Amino acid sequence: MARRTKDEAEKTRNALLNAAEKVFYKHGVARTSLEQIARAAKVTRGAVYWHFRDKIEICEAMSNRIFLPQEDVLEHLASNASATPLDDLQKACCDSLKLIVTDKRRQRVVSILMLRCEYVEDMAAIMDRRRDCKNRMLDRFQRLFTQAHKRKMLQPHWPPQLAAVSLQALMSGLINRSLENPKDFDLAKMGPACLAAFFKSVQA
Amino acid sequence: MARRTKDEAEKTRNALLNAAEKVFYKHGVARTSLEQIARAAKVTRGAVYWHFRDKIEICEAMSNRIFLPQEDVLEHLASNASATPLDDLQKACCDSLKLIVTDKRRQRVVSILMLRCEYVEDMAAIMDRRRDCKNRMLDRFQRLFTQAHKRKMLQPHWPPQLAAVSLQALMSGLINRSLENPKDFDLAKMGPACLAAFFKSVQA
DNA sequence: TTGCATACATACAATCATGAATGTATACAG
DNA sequence: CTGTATACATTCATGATTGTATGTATGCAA
Repeated sequence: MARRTKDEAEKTRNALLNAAEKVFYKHGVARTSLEQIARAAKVTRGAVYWHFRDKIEICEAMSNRIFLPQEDVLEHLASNASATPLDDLQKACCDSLKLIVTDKRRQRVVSILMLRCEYVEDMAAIMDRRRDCKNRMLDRFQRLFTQAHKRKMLQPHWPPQLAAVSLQALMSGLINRSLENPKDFDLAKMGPACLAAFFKSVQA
Repeated sequence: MARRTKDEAEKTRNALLNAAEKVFYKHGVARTSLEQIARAAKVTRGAVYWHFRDKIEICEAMSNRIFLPQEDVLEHLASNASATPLDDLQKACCDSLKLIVTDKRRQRVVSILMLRCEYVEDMAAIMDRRRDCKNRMLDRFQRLFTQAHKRKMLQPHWPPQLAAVSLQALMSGLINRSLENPKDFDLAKMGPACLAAFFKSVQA
């Protein structure tokens, strides 16, 4: 029990976050004690309190390790003003869904944030971050649909705002359903299929 | 104090459930103690334990007071095999959204179930019920879309299953967003608008 | 080599929350 | 009119969790 090098400290920090993911996933955020996290990481609560102020900070760090990449996908998508905004958007959405299917860590964390977390009081901060993330996503969507609209690529009964809101709701609903029904809902198949049908309906 | 009449007992039971709604909404399910619920209902924990075995039973009773009506809407919809299945479906979905907007109790409870509840361990039973409910809803949707499909009322790129899954995801996503962003998302307007556009896209 | 900051482990006090046990007054059946 | 089940209130024992305080060994800088 002695001071470790900075690298090792970073390793224990990561071990703690990995442990938190597992325990949060199994028992939910509210019901896991810091002791459980510490044990799962093979350290004591001392280490936990050294690296994090409290459970919320762990939760934030855990979600920060994950959510930004997803946001990055959308940034990347919005950066290049392409001639085929709808195709780009569809592809980006599909990729985003695929990431959740293939990346087990992301899947666990998203599942924690959607089904194993209570957004109340101090935890509301985490929700704020999710909300911001979603809003920025929605903005990107809307901008792209507006581009498409200007180029007469959108069906007239799909104003850009409606399309953006619907797409986001569709995505979030699909993810939600796949996390609620991991056994009998195949997001890898249904997700892209639904998106394809949606985009086919949307474009002129 | 003393034994109350059966009517009064029923009243305290309802008072407990009302109190549970409020406290769950404010503090989340996991972090509210039975004492808090009792205090909010102006009784003691004795009354709580008399009417319910534990917190989960309270939660179940609370959700049972609410969710079945919504399901009823859909049952009602499916009962009459109409000549306009898509219009019926759209109307039923709109009505369902409107109920969440107008009925504050339903809104609170749904908000608790979606954002203030951790579906883990013993609470998984509540999730099972939600899942069943959603699956039955999906079945109804799919049956109606199949009817529409047989009558050539569906666009060819919308197979009934895809349409059903998408509609359910859309609904759930819209509700979710309105509960996450109660301030700057107007479900009463956006919900019907999105549904209208969706149904216009789906039908031939 | 000393000394300090680091990276934890350990110990402690205080605070709930739970479930069960027990008390109690009264509505109602007979 | 009496006894019993009811509808709670009160009390108690126990355990769990938290934050903090303190201990401690060591990496590293000077």
